Amino acid sequence: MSKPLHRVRMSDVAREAGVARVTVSRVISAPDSVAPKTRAAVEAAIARLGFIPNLNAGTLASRRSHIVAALVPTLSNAWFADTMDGLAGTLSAAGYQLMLGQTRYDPEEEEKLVNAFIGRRVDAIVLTGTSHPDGLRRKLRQSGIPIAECWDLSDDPIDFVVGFSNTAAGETVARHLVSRGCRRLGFIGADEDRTRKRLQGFRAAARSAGLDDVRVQTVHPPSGIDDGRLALEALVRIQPDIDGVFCSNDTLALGVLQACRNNGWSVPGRIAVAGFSDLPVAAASVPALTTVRVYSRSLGERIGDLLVQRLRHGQADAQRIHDMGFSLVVRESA
Amino acid sequence: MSKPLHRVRMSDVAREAGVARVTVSRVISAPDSVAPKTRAAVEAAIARLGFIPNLNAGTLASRRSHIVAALVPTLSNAWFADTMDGLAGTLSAAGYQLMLGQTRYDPEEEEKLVNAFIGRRVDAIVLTGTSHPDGLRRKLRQSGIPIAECWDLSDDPIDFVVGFSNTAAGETVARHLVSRGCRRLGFIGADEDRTRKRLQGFRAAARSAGLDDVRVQTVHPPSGIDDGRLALEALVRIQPDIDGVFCSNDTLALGVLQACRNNGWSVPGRIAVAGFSDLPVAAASVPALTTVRVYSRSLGERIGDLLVQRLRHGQADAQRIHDMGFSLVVRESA
DNA sequence: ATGAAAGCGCTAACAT
DNA sequence: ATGTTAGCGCTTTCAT
Repeated sequence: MSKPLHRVRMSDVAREAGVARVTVSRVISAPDSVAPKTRAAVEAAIARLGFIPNLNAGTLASRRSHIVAALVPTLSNAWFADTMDGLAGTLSAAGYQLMLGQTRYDPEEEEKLVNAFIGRRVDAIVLTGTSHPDGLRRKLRQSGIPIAECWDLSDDPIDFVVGFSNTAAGETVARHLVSRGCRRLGFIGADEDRTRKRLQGFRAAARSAGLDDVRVQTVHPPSGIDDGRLALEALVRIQPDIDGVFCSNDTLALGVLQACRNNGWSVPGRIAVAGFSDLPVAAASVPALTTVRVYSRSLGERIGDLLVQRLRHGQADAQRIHDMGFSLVVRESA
Repeated sequence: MSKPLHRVRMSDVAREAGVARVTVSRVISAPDSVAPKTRAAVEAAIARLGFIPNLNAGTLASRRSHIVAALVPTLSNAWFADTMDGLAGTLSAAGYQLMLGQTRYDPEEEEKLVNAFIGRRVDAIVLTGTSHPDGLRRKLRQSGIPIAECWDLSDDPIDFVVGFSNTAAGETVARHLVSRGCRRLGFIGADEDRTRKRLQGFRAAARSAGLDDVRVQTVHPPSGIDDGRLALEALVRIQPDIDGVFCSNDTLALGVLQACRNNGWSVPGRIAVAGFSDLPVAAASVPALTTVRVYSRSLGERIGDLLVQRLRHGQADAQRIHDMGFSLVVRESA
């Protein structure tokens, strides 16, 4: 206990226990391969000296870091945070650490982070979305490590994808609003890949139902309640008789509800409002929010399971596309 | 470009550029110390080969990992996620990576994670809260690396603390409720350190205002809207004439508002409700929620700044206690 | 079941 | 401004 913690090396433990360094190494990473008596002696020495193995040295020698890196646009959106929470839980249970990077919706930042992560020789990388610059896709493929993409689907994932169809979700919402009698639809969302796909589906379904084209109001990510409120006001200025709005996330939708309240508009009487992601508050808002439920936490857990399986058994699983689906949760607002 | 990315080593670049390995190393970590011509040649070689330096080897040799580890109870609470978001932003701008661990409010998990992080030789560790087992405190002090604690204050931080007084926040809320005419107070929160401190302050201020003791309803973390709703119902069963409730977080408070709505109780007429942390939804709820604003993101940013400063310049800053304060945001609900 | 030798890929310290 | 030498602390591989 005399040396500072991180100056105790494996050789110190070996000397203390009267064995060779490898034996200490084995006690730590494959205890069953060591005789019980030897093991006990080594474990005692480890405890006595307070030895904490230097995992960087281990990583260097073994080429396995036991780190999984994940890239999200931002943590301050509950939906990604939930996915990361699920992922971290699964990984940690399997002895892996999560390293996190925030891209702030910026592809350059994404590329920088990927380099940093490859530099650390992370064992796998988790990406948000399925649209990435070609160069990045190539680099990731070449890296040879498992790459998970999430929160969307793709015909041609870099490696494998766990998500749901944003386009189909948009269609579902449009059909629902139409079935509720809406004729003049609006859309509020950021100019960002997954949002664009939701809009694309929304717009397509609206068209095929014979409606006029959807009015779109773009906001800047990360989009919050205030953005939603302001966006609705802007939308109403352009198209005063709008009667249904799809918001690309629940937070925006809460802002829209607030704006409607301010205007004295009844929801869904005067205007129907739908959100996306089914945050817990969606059920508690007034009126309760109709929204698309996606399984944020399960997404993370599933990715974790798939990664751990692959990292442990090395098999390149056949299935590359994992569609976790979504569901429309119809409440009061639409 | 023929070898897989991570099998290009620094010596390959050195050979390609016709220099020694150190020179390549310098081009990467101290470009100004290399002649422009040499630098250009090396940079070209790096690009040509797609070299991505192995940071584990670097860490091993230099004993600096450029990783900061942070421990939070969970990411699926917006307040901690915001702190992490702020921290990650500041760190990343300074060339540091954030490694994240979730304790799920479990001290054993916390200890395990600290070991894992020390094993990686992270450059600093950020902890949530200021109550940690003695053994852990000692181990962290011994580690010699900067340790930040946050989301609370302490007279005797392990190293330094950036937060606010949970006790004072509780007092402030109690005094406010009393000034609004509440006489029979309730408290809803999890059995967890920071929450207990809020309760402690709340209870003390209620007593010194001459009120009966506070009715407490405990919930399990991570506490959500439903927990809040159920907790209010339980509280009302015990003390039907309760007229003011302080919830240890805004999410619980939203549940309480929901329960009041269900019961047909006017807020704040029949019962006043206050929350904690000032989530964006607090301003948008009906009625708008009176709550304690804490500067979650700033907390993270400040920690990042302090850490970077120390890691760069090595000075053990004099100030160990950084009180970022809080403020009572009075809206409609209380 | 245990050990000896040989790296893993980089940076520090000291030349020149 | 650039190079040489000697590790950093562990795991691998191959013996025994």
